[in-house]
Parts: sequence; structure tokens; C-alpha cells
Amino acid sequence: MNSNSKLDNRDRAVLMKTSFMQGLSTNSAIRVLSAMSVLNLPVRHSIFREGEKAELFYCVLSGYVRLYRLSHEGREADIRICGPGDSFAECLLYSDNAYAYNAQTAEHSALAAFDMQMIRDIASEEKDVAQAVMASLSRHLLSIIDCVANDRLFTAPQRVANYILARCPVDGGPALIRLPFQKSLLAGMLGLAPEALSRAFSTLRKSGVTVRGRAIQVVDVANLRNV
Amino acid sequence: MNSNSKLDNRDRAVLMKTSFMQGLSTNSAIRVLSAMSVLNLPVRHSIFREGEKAELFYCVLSGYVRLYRLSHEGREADIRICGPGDSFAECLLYSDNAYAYNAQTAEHSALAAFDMQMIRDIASEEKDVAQAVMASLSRHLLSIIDCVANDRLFTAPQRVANYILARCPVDGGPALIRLPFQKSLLAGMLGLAPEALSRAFSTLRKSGVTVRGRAIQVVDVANLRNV
DNA sequence: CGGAGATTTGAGATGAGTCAATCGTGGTGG
DNA sequence: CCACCACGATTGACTCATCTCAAATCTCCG
Repeated sequence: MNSNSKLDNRDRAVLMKTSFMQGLSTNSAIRVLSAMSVLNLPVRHSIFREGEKAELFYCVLSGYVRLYRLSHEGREADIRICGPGDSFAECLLYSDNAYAYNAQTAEHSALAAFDMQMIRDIASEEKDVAQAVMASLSRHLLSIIDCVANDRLFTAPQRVANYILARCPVDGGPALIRLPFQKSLLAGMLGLAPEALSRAFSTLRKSGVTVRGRAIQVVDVANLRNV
Repeated sequence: MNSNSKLDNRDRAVLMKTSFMQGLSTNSAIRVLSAMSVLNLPVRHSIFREGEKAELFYCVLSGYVRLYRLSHEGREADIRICGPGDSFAECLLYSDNAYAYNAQTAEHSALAAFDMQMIRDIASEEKDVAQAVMASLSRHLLSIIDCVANDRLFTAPQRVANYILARCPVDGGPALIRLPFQKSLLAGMLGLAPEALSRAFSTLRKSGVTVRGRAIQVVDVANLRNV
């Protein structure tokens, strides 16, 4: 199950477009790749648990990964959903050495796993690698700031509308988008119970949002912005 | 009001203990200091607004700074409260060039303001500066992850108990701590309305927490952990 | 000591979670 | 190709947490 494998062409293409690896010099890219190996994991497979010693960080090549925390009573709260191109746990490169949350695959997924110590060493020698780390950290910080602000400012239907709008290619008129994953994942991502997401969708029906399976149809994007 | 001034001894001591500046070589520290100036700002003074072009990032030397976002209808949500030693807006060093939130002083405060472009240049030449930036970003990312997880997993009294426990010097028995700022700031920090914080404190009374002004008394720290 | 601002308290409204039952759907195997 | 099964999604009923508004009280600063 937990098979290590060579980097195939598709994975390589995704990896090089990652915010972490894009823009690296050839030399740096080669060095970074030598600190990496590929994992192919089945659905719902634990990648690491909170508190474990952190020796690897990851980039998602395909599939989706759920980062979450547990409460004492066993309730789960999602912190971030990572899709192709996203990296996670790089925040531990220059900080604590224990993972701060649990990570598990939400689908069958391919991951690039980087050896932290090796990347630390490379980053201290290659400026562009250090810069890539900083860019990646900055991006995450900004996206999680959005998450806090959304949680605190908006209701469930508003957060769902925001999510839809952020993925609509157009500024006005009709749009049709497809969820890249199950609704229960989206619910966790928005900090909602699945039932709450469902109700949010049905609230949005009167704003011109129709949901059928993973397909979401918006009558008028401009109108949805008023929610 | 917005007076620039020289770095006095107390400010200098705080600045050098910042996660951003501690551990820098003498040479790097000198270069970084040359990219910095000190601001003395009165209470409730806007430092920057969301969307403005970002040319400076900051370290708090004394006082407190509130980072927050506004909803369309004008409601405010705090994202982070920064105290002495904390830095903010460094996440824009290698990312967007517009501030992602509003910042205002919550008290009369002294700030160190760093020129982003100059720090970027220095970081590309001095490894230890780049490393300091990464360490600072990592720390923030981890702390805001805690914030999301707390919001999503815990109720108001639990979040307040967590806050108190994190500041108790002892593991068990009685403890006495002092809030470093107004309760309304703490409320925003925990994602609560001031009324909700007040009610949370009164809920915690039966767990041995007594509040008088800014003084918080805990009968038995070990017991509070059960909340 | 006075007064502005902060905090507390009460009452009511609302958003979201939980539990349970039902519905739909996609995948599997006959 | 169809029937069935398992799991995800939806809906309803209810509970609980937190917000809002308003009034009363407290506290700290000048």
C-alpha cells in the first residue's frame, strides 16, 4: 500500500509547478529532488499524527489530503485541505520538530515527501531554495488568515458563496463549476458539519445556485456576490 | 502624533529579543537595523489598511496592535493581537504587495518599521536573515493554526481556560495572572464578543477562576485543565 | 470626585451542531 | 443490463452556543 515509487512524468509536471518548486534554478531543483521520494497512498490513509517527530514535509501531486486536529473527546476539526500543488508541514522546517496536526489522505493520492534536514541544508546554501520556502510559508499564512477571517465574519451560506465565487471563471452572468472532491470535505474546509453545508446550499437556491452531485450551477455570478 | 524617533535602550532590548532579530550575526543585525525606523503611535491609531500597498512590516516594541478584517457591513473580526516582540505583515515579503488586513494600535505603542524591499535585499545576501524570516513565518503559521483549531474545536469557556492555562507558570495548585490588556481585546483574540467573554469567565467561576479587573486567580490549575 | 469608557447582566434571536431517519447515487456483482 | 448495496447527502426536530441590543454597574484616569 505504502509504496515508494519513481517520479512519473505527470507527477513531475505537477511538482515543478508547485509554489515551492517553481522558479528554482536547475541546480537547486536537482538538489531538492534528491531529498525527495514519492508515496502512493490509498484513501483515508494516515500520513502522520499530531505530536510525532517531524522528519518529512510533503507536496500533494494528485488526490487530496486533510489536515486536522482532534479534541480530547475525539471530535475532529479540519485545518486545511491540500490539493495538487499544495505543500504541508513545511512550517516545521524552522520551528518545533513535532507535527502540529494529523494528516490523512481524503482520496487515493500521490505525495512527494521531502527530508526536512536535507532541505534545511540545501536552503542554507541555495538562496533560491530559501526564497521558495519563504514564498510557500507566506502563501499559507495568507490563506489561513483568510480562513480565520471567513470563520469569524461570515455565516455558512456566505462562506459557501465565497467558495463558489472564488472558483467562478467569470465576473458576471451564468457559471458552471465542479467540486473537485466530496461535499463532506468541503464542509470540513469551511468549518461546517456536512448537514450545515447541505442547508447552506439549499439557502443559496434562492440566490440562483443549483447543486447536482458535484456540479454547481450559478444563474448569475454578479447576483451571488450580494449574499 | 506619528513621530519618528531614535531607538532607545529599552526598545533596542526588546527588538533584539524578537524572534525575528534574535540570533542574527552582528553584521546582519546592523544591516537590518539600517532598514528600520521607530514609530511612536497613540492609542487606536491606524497603522495600515487592508488593500494598501505594502512597503513596511513591523515589530511591536511596546503596547499592543490589533490586526483585523472588516465585513461589507462594517463588522470587525480580529485576526491576531500582537504584543511586544511580535512582528506582523512580514508574510508580504515574498507574496502579494497589498496588506491583507487592517492594523491599529490598541494602546499607545512603539513599533519598529522595516522597509520590505531593503529586508528582501539583505535576506538574499545574508543567510541568517533569510533564516530569521523563515523562523518568524513558521511561528506565525503555527500560532494561527492553533487559532483555527481552537475556534473550531472549543467553546468559549474552554478557549478562555486554554488562554489562562497557557499563561500559568505552574502545573498545579493555585495561580495568579494578570491580563496584559483590556478584556475586549482578549475577547477579539479568542473570536468572541466582549459579552461572551464575560459570560465565559462567569461560567469558569465554578471551576475555581476568579476575575477582578485584570487580575485572574485560579484555585487549582490542574483542576482547570479538566474543562 | 466625576465621568467616560469598559464590563457585566438580562432577554431574545439566530446560527450551527447533533441525532435520526430518509433519500440518491455510484459501484459491484449476478 | 439490471438489481442491490453501501455510503454520501439531505431533511427534520431539537438543543445549545453565541450574538445582539439594551440597561445597569463598575473602574480607572484625570
